[in-house]
Amino acid sequence: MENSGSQHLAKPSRGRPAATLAAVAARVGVSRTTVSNAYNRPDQLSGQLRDRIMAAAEQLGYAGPDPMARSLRTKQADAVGLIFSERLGYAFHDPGAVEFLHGVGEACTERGRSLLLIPAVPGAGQADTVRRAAVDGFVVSSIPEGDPHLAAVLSRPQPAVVVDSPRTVAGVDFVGIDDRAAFAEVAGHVFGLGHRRIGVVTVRRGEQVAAATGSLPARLGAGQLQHPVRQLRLLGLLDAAVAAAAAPDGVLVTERAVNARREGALGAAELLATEPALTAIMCTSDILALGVLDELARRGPRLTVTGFDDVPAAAAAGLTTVRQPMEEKGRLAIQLLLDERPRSRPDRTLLATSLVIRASSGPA
Amino acid sequence: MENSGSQHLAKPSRGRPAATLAAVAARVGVSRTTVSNAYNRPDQLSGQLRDRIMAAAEQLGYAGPDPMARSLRTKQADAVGLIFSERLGYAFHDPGAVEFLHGVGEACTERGRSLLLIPAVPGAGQADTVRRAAVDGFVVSSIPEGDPHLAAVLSRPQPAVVVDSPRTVAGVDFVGIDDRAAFAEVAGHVFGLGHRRIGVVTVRRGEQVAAATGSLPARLGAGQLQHPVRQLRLLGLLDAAVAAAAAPDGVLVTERAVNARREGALGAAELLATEPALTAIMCTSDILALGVLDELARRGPRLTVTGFDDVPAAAAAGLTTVRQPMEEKGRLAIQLLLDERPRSRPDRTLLATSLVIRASSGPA
DNA sequence: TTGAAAGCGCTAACAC
DNA sequence: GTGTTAGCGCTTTCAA
Repeated sequence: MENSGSQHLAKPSRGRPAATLAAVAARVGVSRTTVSNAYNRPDQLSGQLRDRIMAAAEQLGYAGPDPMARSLRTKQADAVGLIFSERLGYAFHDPGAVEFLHGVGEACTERGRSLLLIPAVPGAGQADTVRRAAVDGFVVSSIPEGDPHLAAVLSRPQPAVVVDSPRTVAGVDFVGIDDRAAFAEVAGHVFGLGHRRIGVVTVRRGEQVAAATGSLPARLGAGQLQHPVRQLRLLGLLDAAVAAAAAPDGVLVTERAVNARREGALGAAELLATEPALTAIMCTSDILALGVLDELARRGPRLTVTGFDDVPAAAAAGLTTVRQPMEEKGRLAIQLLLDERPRSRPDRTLLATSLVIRASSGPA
Repeated sequence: MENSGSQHLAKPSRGRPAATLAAVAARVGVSRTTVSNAYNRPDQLSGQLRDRIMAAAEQLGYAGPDPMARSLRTKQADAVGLIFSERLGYAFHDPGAVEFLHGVGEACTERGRSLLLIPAVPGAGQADTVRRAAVDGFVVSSIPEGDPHLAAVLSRPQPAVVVDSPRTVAGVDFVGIDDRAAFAEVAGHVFGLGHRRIGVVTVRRGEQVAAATGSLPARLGAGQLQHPVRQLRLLGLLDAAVAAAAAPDGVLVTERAVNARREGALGAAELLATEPALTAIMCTSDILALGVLDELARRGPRLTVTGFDDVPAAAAAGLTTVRQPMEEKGRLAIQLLLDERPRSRPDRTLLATSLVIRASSGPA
């Protein structure tokens, strides 16, 4: 392990021990301090001396102060850790997540920080990756309540910001949306159009349980603790049903294990198999909704379909949905994490959402 | 700077100096080695002692060995650096890049490494981020020839892998495709359909020059050194023209500064303004091609359009394109970087591409 | 401007 | 199974 990579002949510098700051100092005939200053406080030495030092560094193949040693000394890693509940690669396939990453990435770039993507694989439970991350702080995004990775983050002395989920973590900043109100808003729209036999496709990730289908009241109970976001949206739906004086039993909910287009199609099939008289299908993400549209296009009937997020593809598909500022969420998370300002208690920000009505929703 | 973040009351542990391994050892009454072993070689102590140590750690709020100190000692960062030519956020908006990241991410996850995204902002020239990155190796993807970030990577003792561009870096592994042959293949298809008045929309990023339009021979000269990929594709086009006994002067090339859908539309407009008799437009990316289709749909004429990459949206749009295994590229880059195996010289892999013919191309 | 001294927190040999 | 010793490479007072 120790000389991992030593068989790479790729790097010429492999083999010869990497030059150190001390070596450069010796070569130039100055102290280590001076060389350190040449890199970190160029104004502390004469330009001429600096040039000599840099020349020597170049000759010796010295690439500048070792980042690890430097970090150990300064207690600064110049990087931010971002923790996802899913495998690293998954994050890149979810358009909503991509938007969020975009915001995080830009905000980091602006502050000269790098972004460390930390794979938080559900099964393995290796909070090790968190323990070993050399970062100045963590952004924890959309992980289930009680996830061990969060515990690992909290045990570390660096600050953290939670996004979307879990909803409440003592003493930690939070950024999210009002999921309950937002979903109630689309649902109100759907009820307002006269729909009463409504299907819902939602996601319940990270659990090995099979997909489950049932009435809204029945499904509201399940997964309550682990998935506050899903729960809140279903509650919003319930709110809207109550407001519309509609029977919650008329709402059929199916849960999918993965947020994927294909799963949306399967969900639609499942719902229609259970209750062929549905006139509307609401989804907790645009991706699912697009899948529902796929399935409906295949079958023929033209039901009302709604999504959530307003990803770019939603506009193209004419999907009625809820827009949430994913990119802004990312920016804000980094801002909260890195920009210090005096304050006495953790920040809790709910960003505004808005209902976007398009062609996919219409009268019952 | 030093106590950056100390105003966060977010973390209870802030303020009280973070516990160290030594403190835990003192508490339990064992040596530091033993505590270190408890974390890194659990089989080296009795389970009972380990439990006592962990309990003490918990009490003291010790989150495990400090990653920076650990890395300094072990020379392992447990992370891989990924360098992009564009701003961090940009990477997430390019579907091809997303596929690539997906592959890189998965491969890292499998090996228990984190992924450090390193923003290589063109203008600022701050190779500093590279110098300060605590990683075990670098993947350098699609950056211009002569980019200072690459020089920074090469000066560091860690191994590196280059993807796509620059084409040749002495002593460093390379992963890419045969851009010339691949583009010659689509071009051959287009010429084969009888097209002779052909437009090309390509990208020349990172330069502050205005968009330029001109005949293929004229444009072939420009940006030659900095953008080998673009150059190779244009050469492939030339190859195909020669093979089809078509006059290269009939090919009109326009360059855009950004790889974006809107730029494709603008490119199409520019081409048609210059040469209204075009019957086909070839693009160096699907994104550009989709923009071209947008513009064409707006105007009415139905030209042959081709893309490059075969991103998911290409299939939906019926776009004829060249499929390249972006995800595989990412996986392979990590494999080359991390999986040691004996070999005497740098690896150079060109992955296979394939022409995907869809509805967007047809007879002239 | 420059240098000397001190130590960041940890792990790897090697002894016991 | 556990401890002792010796740094990893750097930055930072503080004094010259």
